[in-house]
Amino acid sequence: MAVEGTTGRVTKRRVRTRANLLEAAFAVFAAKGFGRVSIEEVCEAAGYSRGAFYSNFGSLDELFFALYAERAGLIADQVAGALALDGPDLDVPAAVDRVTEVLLLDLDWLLVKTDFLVHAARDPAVAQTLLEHRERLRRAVADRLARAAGHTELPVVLGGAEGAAHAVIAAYDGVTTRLLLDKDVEHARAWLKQLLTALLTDGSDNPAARSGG
Amino acid sequence: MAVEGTTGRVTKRRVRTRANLLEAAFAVFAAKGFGRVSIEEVCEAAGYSRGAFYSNFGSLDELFFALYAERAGLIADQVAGALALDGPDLDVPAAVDRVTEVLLLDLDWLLVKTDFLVHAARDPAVAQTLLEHRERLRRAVADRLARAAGHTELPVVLGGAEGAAHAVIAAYDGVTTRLLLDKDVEHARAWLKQLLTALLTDGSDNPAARSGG
DNA sequence: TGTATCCGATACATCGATGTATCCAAAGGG
DNA sequence: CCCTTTGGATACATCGATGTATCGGATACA
Repeated sequence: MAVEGTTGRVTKRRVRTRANLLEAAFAVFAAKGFGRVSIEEVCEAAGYSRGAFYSNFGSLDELFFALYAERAGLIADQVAGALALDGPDLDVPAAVDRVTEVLLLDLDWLLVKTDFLVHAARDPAVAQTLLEHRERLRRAVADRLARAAGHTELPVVLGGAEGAAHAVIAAYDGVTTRLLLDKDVEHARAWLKQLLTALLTDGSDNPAARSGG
Repeated sequence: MAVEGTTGRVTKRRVRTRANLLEAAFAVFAAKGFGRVSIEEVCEAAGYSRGAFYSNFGSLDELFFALYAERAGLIADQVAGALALDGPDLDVPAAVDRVTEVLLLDLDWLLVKTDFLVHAARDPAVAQTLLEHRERLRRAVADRLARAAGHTELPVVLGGAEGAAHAVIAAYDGVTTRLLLDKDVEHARAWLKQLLTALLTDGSDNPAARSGG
């Protein structure tokens, strides 16, 4: 049982096992989808028996949740880093480029993340967690856009930096959906940059337009 | 066996059964998610035995595919209708409103559609079908936008009516993702309209901006 | 209305996944 | 270096889902 009673000991072996299981699970989930993966498969991929699994997790859902939390945290840090990277120069287009690279880096992650979305869509508690994670991301973007106010003005329709940040997330989600189908990461990045440019500029200082397909 | 050999007879009963199975499956899929539904459950919900199922479908995947094709076709028709509705007056904002109502009508459909996306993301053949359906939708939007050229000018960044139509789809997908988590259809509609307005206008003739959360 | 055909129900055999109980090995503390 | 505690392996019992083979009632058509 993966109970959290009184923390008897930390045990180096345990954390290794847990990490291995999570890593293997990521690969298996990405390849086959959460709904089509058995506990057995995860264990086999990780090189453990089911005993190890039940010693670390109570269910496949629990593992999935832990996996999501871990990876989502990493991404959030990377995005925050990419946004904080330029101190006082406040170059929005450059920030857009960097964030785009981070967000559309790993197709496997997008697959797992979408599985998790589907999962969350039917479990309010999970949905809450996912919404909170998204809100952290959005906060970072909104703050960054607010810092840039004056240098680049945002379209009024969106309602300031807060609304614009929502739009950035929506664009990300929209491009992700498409990317899951055509698997063309480079194109998706270009397209996301283009979309964000269209959303975040007032239509005055446009860079060159591309084909957009 | 659900074989399509030589069409022996049509049999009224058969089509009813098939339709009932599809309808029940829709409800069950929406409620529990494709990955967590058994053939048995679908049959029970429809009031049939598993014999009826295997007589009409070869697998749950096959049924799921048929279900998606059917419903997606309906939606596509509705969207095309909403776009064609105004003949020569070419009022883009009004068209945006109508299409938004249609696209964000039924939360259950969005749930099933997202399940299907996840499914397609791991099966190139299915992905192809989904991409084709999306392309039909996009075509309708692009044509409509092209018709409106001159009345409302599009931002150059997006690359004409074609690019703008891509953006419309992306916005729809982005808003859908959020909607799956917060389940607030009314808010999603307002937000999608706002997004589309921001995308499709050049920032000149903005209507009033809203809070955007 | 008779009859050939079709459709769906039932029963059965099988398989895979789950969870648990028990046992052996490996850490870590003294 | 022993010995207690912890972690993971093995074996087992069970359950649910799948697919198929077969049977009886319904349906279409003459």
